[in-house]
Amino acid sequence: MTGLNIFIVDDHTLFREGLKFLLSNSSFVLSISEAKNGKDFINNIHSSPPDVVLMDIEMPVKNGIEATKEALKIFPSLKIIALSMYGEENFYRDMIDAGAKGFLLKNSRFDEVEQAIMDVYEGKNYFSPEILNQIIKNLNRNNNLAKKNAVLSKREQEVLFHICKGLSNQEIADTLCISKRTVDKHRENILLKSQSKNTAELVVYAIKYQYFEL
Amino acid sequence: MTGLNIFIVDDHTLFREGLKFLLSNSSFVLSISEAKNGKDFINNIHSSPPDVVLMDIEMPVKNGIEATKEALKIFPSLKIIALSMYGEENFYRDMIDAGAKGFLLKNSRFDEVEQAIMDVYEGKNYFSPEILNQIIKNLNRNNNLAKKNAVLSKREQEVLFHICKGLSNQEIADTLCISKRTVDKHRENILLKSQSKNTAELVVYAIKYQYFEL
DNA sequence: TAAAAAATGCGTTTTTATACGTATAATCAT
DNA sequence: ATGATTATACGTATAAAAACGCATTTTTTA
Repeated sequence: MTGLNIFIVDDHTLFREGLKFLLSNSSFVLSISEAKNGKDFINNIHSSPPDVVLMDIEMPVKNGIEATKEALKIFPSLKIIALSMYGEENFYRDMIDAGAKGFLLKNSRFDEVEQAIMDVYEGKNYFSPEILNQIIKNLNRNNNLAKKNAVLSKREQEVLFHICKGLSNQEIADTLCISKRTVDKHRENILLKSQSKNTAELVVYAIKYQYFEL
Repeated sequence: MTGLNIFIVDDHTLFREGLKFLLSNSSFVLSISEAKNGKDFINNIHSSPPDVVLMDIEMPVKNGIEATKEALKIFPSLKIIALSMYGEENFYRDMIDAGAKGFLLKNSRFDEVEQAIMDVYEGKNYFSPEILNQIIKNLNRNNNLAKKNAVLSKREQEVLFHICKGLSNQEIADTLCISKRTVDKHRENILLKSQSKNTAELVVYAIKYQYFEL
């Protein structure tokens, strides 16, 4: 845990300078490289990959999300921490998808940055409390919707479930031991109630309101 | 932040006793109530709701998830922290959906429990690191799948998106200014690639692999 | 630059879904 | 106990999707 090579990617020179100064006083930092956007960054890591990258999200030329994806194509085990402005919390999803191992807000305290670097270097994740709250909040959201739209009868829910499983009306009829025409009718009624105009919209509805889980 | 009324819901007497003893020495705890299952708990909160509840998940008669839902119907602002055994991490989703504000593992250190109680009492969330890792991992998982299945071309993704929006092939053709037959073909190819046998399965696939968001 | 992949288009046939209608038995709630 | 909802079932017709096959142009990539 000593002598880490850190890479800062951010389009604001002053921010880079400040962070560089702070990091240069950290015991575990050996060297600090910089780039002013994603493209610059990609062009500069081919020779030797850094241990941990601090990556801004919004940048000209190539943003943090794209840069993260590309960098990980070259070095799949690269440790990248997203560094975002207040208000960019909702990019956490994109950054996680892109492969970032951590997510910090720019108004974090410096010891958080140090903690994040150490955690991520050790293979752990680090997400600042604000981001975690955001994540928890988003996990919650779906559930609230579900209750408001619980207008389908048990049988309709059952039919809807089988529709989502990819069964045709005939197959559903066989499964439930009822006539295909009955299933036809159920399906028609479900379409009505869910205000969907076809199977596609219906399945989206079913998943959104948790009649079916992925 | 002094004089909190804590409620412990757990079917293991010894566990309750131990936790009760530890909490009784905490400066911010005023009183501690207990229940051995969810039903007992519900019956005992009507008179006066506790400030913070520590709720086991697996219990006889009525489990923690059901108990949490019911309790929050009565007292919507009740602060409930899930307390789970190692291996029950994946209930976090159900507990969050039920309305829990925090999630602790039973092998946490006691200061974590204290921290969780304080955070949750103040309206924040508290999730133990193990749970957070689990959450992050699950957020990530979809994406890993997505990459392995990223076999759809740009145009196919576009068509798939419009299918999920509920458009018919003719409507999609009009939207994209191409022939309906072309859309037919795209749809056919997408079905093949996604190994779906009809629209329903296709839409499930699209959402699962994030070609379409709810 | 040559080969591969993707996007475009059309024809035909079968299956499935959608949209109307009607009607009866069972179950549920006031 | 009665009225409302739900589950059941059938008829008919049109629209859409799915399953084949084939072919040309454009774009991407090796």
